[in-house]
Amino acid sequence: MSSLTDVAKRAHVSIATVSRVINHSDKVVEKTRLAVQKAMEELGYQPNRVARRLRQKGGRRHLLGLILPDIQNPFFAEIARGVEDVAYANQFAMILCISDENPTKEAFYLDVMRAESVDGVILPPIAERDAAVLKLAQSGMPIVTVDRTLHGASIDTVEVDNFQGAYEAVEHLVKLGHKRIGLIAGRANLSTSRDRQRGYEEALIAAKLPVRPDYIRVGDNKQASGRGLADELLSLNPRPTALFVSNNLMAVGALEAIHMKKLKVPQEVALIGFDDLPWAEALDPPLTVVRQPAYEVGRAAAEMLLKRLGDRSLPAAWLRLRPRLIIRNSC
Amino acid sequence: MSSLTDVAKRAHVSIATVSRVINHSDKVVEKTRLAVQKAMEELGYQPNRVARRLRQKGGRRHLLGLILPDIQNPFFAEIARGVEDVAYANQFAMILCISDENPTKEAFYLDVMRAESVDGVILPPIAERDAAVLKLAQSGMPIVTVDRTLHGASIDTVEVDNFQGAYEAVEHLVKLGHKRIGLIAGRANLSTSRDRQRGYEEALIAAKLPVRPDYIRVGDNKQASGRGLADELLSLNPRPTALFVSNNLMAVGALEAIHMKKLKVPQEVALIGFDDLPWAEALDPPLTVVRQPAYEVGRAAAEMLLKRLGDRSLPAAWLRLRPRLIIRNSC
DNA sequence: TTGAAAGCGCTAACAA
DNA sequence: TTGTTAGCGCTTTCAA
Repeated sequence: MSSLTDVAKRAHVSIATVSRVINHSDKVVEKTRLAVQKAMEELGYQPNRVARRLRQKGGRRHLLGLILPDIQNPFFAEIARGVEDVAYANQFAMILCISDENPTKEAFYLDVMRAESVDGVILPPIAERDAAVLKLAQSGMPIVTVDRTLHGASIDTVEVDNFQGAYEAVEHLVKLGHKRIGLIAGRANLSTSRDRQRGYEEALIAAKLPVRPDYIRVGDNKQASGRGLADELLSLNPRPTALFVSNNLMAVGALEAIHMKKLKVPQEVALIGFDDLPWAEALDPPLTVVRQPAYEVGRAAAEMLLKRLGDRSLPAAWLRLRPRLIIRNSC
Repeated sequence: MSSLTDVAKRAHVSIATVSRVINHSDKVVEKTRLAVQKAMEELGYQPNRVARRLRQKGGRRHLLGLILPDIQNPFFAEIARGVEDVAYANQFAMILCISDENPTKEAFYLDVMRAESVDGVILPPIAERDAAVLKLAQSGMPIVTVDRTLHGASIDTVEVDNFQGAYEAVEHLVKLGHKRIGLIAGRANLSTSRDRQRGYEEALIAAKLPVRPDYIRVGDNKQASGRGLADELLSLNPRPTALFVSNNLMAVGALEAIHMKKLKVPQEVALIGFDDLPWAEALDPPLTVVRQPAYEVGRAAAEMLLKRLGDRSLPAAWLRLRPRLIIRNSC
């Protein structure tokens, strides 16, 4: 494990020169550069990223943080994929942490990001007013929020038009003739949950259908809660003839509940989920969903962060991507 | 953003003393310790992990690397979850990288691990003889391989009994009366693929059934290849009455191919996949699988790594977990 | 029990 | 164009 000094000795130059070669400074004459590169190769030299980060400031440490609430949710996994592709293409390494929708864990990992002096962090905040994220942002750390938006600061954001997506889904259900449409809403305090619920309600109102509070249940975005709440909704009398479920995992849970009750989809209950799944096609029946461009969200966020690293004075950017209704057989 | 020096000044002690307090040295008298802690709190001091890592050696840097081939595969996501839980419980941060089954990418991330001086790395090697991993291990970096095993060195390993799992699956198919059983095998050069294929073949031989090469196709562990190869197998004449698929994503692909051909499961084609899926129950039909204890694999690997950091002289450990056949409705 | 000081591997300001 | 040197924030001897 050789260091700058070793390379410098072997090439008979100073460590500063070696450093210049590494950093592609143009102030090194061809001949010396070649000699240094030869020495580096012979020693199998790799710069120590830790030492580098300790010294370097702002945007050149080639390390980026990503904090995700749930890596087992395919939606977030796809975002990670998008971020990673851009990071790799730019020789950035990525620290990925899992906050588990837990404020304590999120705060811990935010501290890690700071303490690791990453160049910037990408995350869906776990609440609309997330004090820990706000604090880190105010300390000057470049942050890009994805999927969910943050109140109380102007921060780079990539989001999806959740209102529009939900509106179109429910509108589709209405066109199919459904009059009693239930909602399994997402976790409270999330911009996405709120926007999707608003889309649901506005679509009902536009169709002159009543918004019935007993047809609305609030879940926690996990599969089990989708199962439990769908079961509750379908036990109502009269029961909804269609369900709009605010997230992918809960939609799968709802499907399970429907099967348990031996109801036919879509004849007895129609179902639309938010977020696509790679195996939506193989479900029973193939699930109609509002597809979010998750990979693009990740990509765009990483690109936005890289751009900010290049120029801190840029005004906060805000990108809103369009979701798309994919009609399969569940409605 | 305060440093040791700031704390030292405020507490009227030397930086060495502050360092001792941080590291829970017992050589600090109660009174000074309290004063230092008060100063740290007032300044909101957080030690800089980068500076710390630069100075500290061996196993105390509280950073661990995880390199996964595909984060969108629920099996690997579950492993990540297991690793993360142990890491968090021990105040370790985790760098998660995605190698995409690509040797160049894997080599890049292995270099990052070294350059970031992580304490150790956990990964499923992307080939049985993975020179890049071997090299890093020989340089003294603690490594735990998970899922897939590595040839050419004695390294801590957590794996699953793939032979046994496959054997039981095919045995089950045989008991059901199937005589023509097809195999969609996993990517070549993987210990898992080989062991599962061996389990398949031995189970056939034990049942005095022929091992027909035309009933065996080798995939790449992705959904699309499962779809394509299932289609090929089911176009054979006579076609297999059952399919054993060597990984979860390919099993979903196979299911799609079966649906496309409008074949009834399990009446016309029975299906067993390797690796469970959180939504296996909601598939059409609910999928029979060999379930691997992925979370436990991750947990055990992280614990093994932590143990090794505590004592480098330990002999290489080898843990083999048992998979379990979960019978649902696809056979 | 505490402090002074060296140094981890690197970058960057300044000098030559 | 190259070299000298200070110092990033911390841990760790060694001395007091």
